[in-house]
Amino acid sequence: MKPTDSELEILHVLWANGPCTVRQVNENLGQFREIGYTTTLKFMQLMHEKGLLTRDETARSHTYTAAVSQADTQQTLLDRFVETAFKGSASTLVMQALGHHKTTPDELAEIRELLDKLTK
Amino acid sequence: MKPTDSELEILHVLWANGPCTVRQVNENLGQFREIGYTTTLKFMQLMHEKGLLTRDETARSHTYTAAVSQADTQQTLLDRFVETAFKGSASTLVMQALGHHKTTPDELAEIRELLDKLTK
DNA sequence: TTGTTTTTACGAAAAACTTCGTAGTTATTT
DNA sequence: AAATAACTACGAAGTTTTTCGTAAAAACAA
Repeated sequence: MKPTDSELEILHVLWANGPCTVRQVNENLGQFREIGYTTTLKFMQLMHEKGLLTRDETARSHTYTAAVSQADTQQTLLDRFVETAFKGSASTLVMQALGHHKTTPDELAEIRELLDKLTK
Repeated sequence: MKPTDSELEILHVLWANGPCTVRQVNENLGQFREIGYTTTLKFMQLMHEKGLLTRDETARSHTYTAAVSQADTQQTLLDRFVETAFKGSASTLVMQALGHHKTTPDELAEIRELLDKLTK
């Protein structure tokens, strides 16, 4: 249950747009980089085998749906990332993320709220 | 400048312990998992070629040193990770990290301080 | 109905990453 | 001095991930 970078790209399309055909996903990805139709197809077939996607085969063009939630997947990836890149120190990661990425005042407020909840 | 997982393991050893021989690194890694001496050697040679490590060859056992700083490397990895896993939303990542990882009150305080600085 | 397009399935090549064996050299031990 | 151990260099095999070409089937158009 640890999608590769390419699989993640596809999951993002499905999370954002809901169920899609291979063509729809491929056209979406095509906006950002070169990628052949059969390449996308193959990925989605593999992801289906792995259980990352479900598919509806009633129509000739199959429709695929993400079988894993965005939050769960991101959590899994994050856990792994904190381990490998930050040796388990989530707070160091948070500090670096806040320090070097543009975050809107709204987002900062939201984070502070969570912080309050955690502190009490 | 984007170390793989294995390369990162080695960098962590060098960041924590300073310059090391292959044997020292190998023994360190060996505490956590099976890994052959020549495997570690090969990695460190490759990393040296890539410019990730420097080495001192005056002694027979060469001594290797990290050529990239921990902060810079983590920043690079983090940028990449925010992109691929969180579609660029650093605040979502921060929220998830704070929500699911144990963070000590001290660390929370430190984060709050940074938050204050960013807000004003 | 015949040819063109769309789609799936399959296989396999290409690329990136991981792992280790072997050979040769230098040091150490007996 | 001879055997043993430690170390580097090299090559290559094993894995995982990415990429696509080709063939066959289904839908569509002329």
